[in-house]
Amino acid sequence: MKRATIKDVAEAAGVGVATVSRVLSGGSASASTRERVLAVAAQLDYRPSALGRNLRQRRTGGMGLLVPDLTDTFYGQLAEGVLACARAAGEPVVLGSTGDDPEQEAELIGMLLEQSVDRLIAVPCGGAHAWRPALRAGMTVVFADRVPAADGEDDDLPASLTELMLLDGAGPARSPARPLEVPSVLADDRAGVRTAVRYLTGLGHRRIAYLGGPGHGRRVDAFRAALGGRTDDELVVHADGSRDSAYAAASGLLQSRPDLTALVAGGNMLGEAAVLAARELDLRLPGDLSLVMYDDVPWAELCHPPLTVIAQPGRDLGYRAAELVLRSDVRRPKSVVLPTELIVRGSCGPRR
Amino acid sequence: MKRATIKDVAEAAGVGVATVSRVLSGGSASASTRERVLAVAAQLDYRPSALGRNLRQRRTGGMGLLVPDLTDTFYGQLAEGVLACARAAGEPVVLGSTGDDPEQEAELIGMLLEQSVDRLIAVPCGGAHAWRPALRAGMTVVFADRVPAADGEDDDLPASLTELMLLDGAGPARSPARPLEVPSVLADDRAGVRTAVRYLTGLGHRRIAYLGGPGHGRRVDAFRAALGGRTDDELVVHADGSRDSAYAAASGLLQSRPDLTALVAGGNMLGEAAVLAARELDLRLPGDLSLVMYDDVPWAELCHPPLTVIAQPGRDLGYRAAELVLRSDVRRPKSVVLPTELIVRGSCGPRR
DNA sequence: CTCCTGCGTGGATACGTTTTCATGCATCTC
DNA sequence: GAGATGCATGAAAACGTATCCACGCAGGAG
Repeated sequence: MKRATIKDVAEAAGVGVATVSRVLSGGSASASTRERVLAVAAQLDYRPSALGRNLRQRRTGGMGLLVPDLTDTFYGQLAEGVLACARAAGEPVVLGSTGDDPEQEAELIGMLLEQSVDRLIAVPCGGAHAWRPALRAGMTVVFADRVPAADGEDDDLPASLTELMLLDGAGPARSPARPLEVPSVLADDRAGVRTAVRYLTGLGHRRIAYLGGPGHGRRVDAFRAALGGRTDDELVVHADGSRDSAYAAASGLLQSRPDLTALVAGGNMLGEAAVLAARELDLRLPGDLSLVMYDDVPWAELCHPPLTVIAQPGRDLGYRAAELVLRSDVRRPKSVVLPTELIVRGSCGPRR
Repeated sequence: MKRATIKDVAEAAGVGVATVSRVLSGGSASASTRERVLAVAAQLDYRPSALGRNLRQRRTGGMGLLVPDLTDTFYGQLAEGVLACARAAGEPVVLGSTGDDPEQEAELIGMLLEQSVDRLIAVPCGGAHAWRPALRAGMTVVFADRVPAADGEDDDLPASLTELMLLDGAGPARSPARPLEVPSVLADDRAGVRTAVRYLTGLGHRRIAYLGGPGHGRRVDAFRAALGGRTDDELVVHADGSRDSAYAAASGLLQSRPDLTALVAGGNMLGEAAVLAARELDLRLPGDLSLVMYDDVPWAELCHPPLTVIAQPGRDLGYRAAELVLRSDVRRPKSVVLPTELIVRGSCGPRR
């Protein structure tokens, strides 16, 4: 059973293909013609092939979505937000999971380019230069949750993403006085971390550590700032995005620094690792260690003790990013920052 | 900056487009020509456009993936499995989230058809007839985790999916003696719930309830069978896939049947709802109520008490489904059943 | 030497759509 | 009534690729 093509409809309705196309895309046509074409199309169960359209317009509809790990509930929420918006717009979304590995990220970007996907929502893990091919190809990219790190390490590539967009931007006469903003949808990390740290210092804690993951540059900066610069470097430690690495980092930190009394985990997988490691070392929450975790995942309440968290609106982040990438106005990319909220439960107590 | 086309490569290499196509798709070509074409292609940074190829072959590469809810960790794992396999094959996957709503499912199927996606992995929620359009269009469908319910309710539509495939199958001379098998990748529900129920009855429990979700027909059957038919109907209750509904169902069950001493939750969201509801009603685990939950999600260990679970290999389910849909042999669709494992932790105790 | 076979190659075509352009007809203006 | 204006319409081109087919050339068999 072959699908009906626009040609079939045109013949059956006794009109030209152009007319059918116009009727279906909302162009001008006489009432009688429109009616007839629509009737025939419905009767033949005609659905325009996205393939033909895409080839003609030299672009795939819909959008790409790159997340680090769907096993992480937060990214699940973010993805659901993106999907909700895409569904409302009737657009497909092609998904990739990077595993927080820049190499896989680059590979997936290449695959999306091959598919002529020209809109992309990404939680980046690679540095700014990884995004060069995408931007050069004219892809509309919106970053969610994070922004690529500026990497000027190896050569004379443009270091920051802003420079990069200036370089590749479409407008030939770009005013350098008003540099392009990188379109992104982020949670307010500065406020979130500051609130958490103030809450902990308010409880009397002085030795507070940050357990971070890939792309946590902004959060670490906020953490240091909130601590007023009185931070040991050993008090901020990084994992690479996998569960194992998170556990190793958490366990290592707690063992090497028995003097610390509070910990903020920069993600729910890191928080999970932290309570596991603490339990393994016989550290009680909140008696021996106070914990604030990023992300208000459902199980935070079920944990023992219930976890005090910094809630990020994961779903909203995704939804807004999708909105942005769809209504993308290349002229003035817009960034949005969404608020976070400290939800106090039972995992923090006064310094013992 | 325009992308190089196959024509550019052909001209630059001084050959015809057909030759370029052959070289790149592994056809026959002389060594010298192949080398030259490859060199030119690399130098021009040529990437074949999936658009052109897809239109020509009248199909989109890659596969669709339909899951109920990415916020549910189990489906996150399943999706990661699919993505892993797809990535290995270099194929894109377009994702949809149905919210366990047959209407949305139908809409998403329509969208995939429009995109000419001809391979689909789905956790179905609608009945068998919902899959008719997809199969008629020649889509290769592999069901994961569940199989559509046979719905012969309204009219003379084929009731079971097997009949349906017989009807639409490609082979005109199909032997009715050997009916088609519906390709699917499932966990061994029968063994899983039998093991759980035996474990609970072994602890002395007699009043055991099942808290189910959409598509849990097979699990409920297994539950009833394991109980030897001595089941009240009120002891199996269904939610609709949302968190709220899961909580309502759990709370309602626990309140209306104070006599029950054990509960098996058919999914991690249902389990989450169950411990929440139990806590709300001041029922202690495992003192007042024993709980076995489907899905060994990471937080099961962090819960208080740590949850005894039926572990399903979510990631493997997804990976195998993707393998199946890629190597699809329409002649003999194959189904695979993966084992489950009962992981005993602290949420079950002897009948008080 | 001739015929046949086989292989490497390039021209041409088709895939299904959108869009441009020219045409024809009807209406409006002076 | 003649020219100008507008609108509905269809033919045709283009998008980038894979594949069919025909062609030419080399080498082997007779």
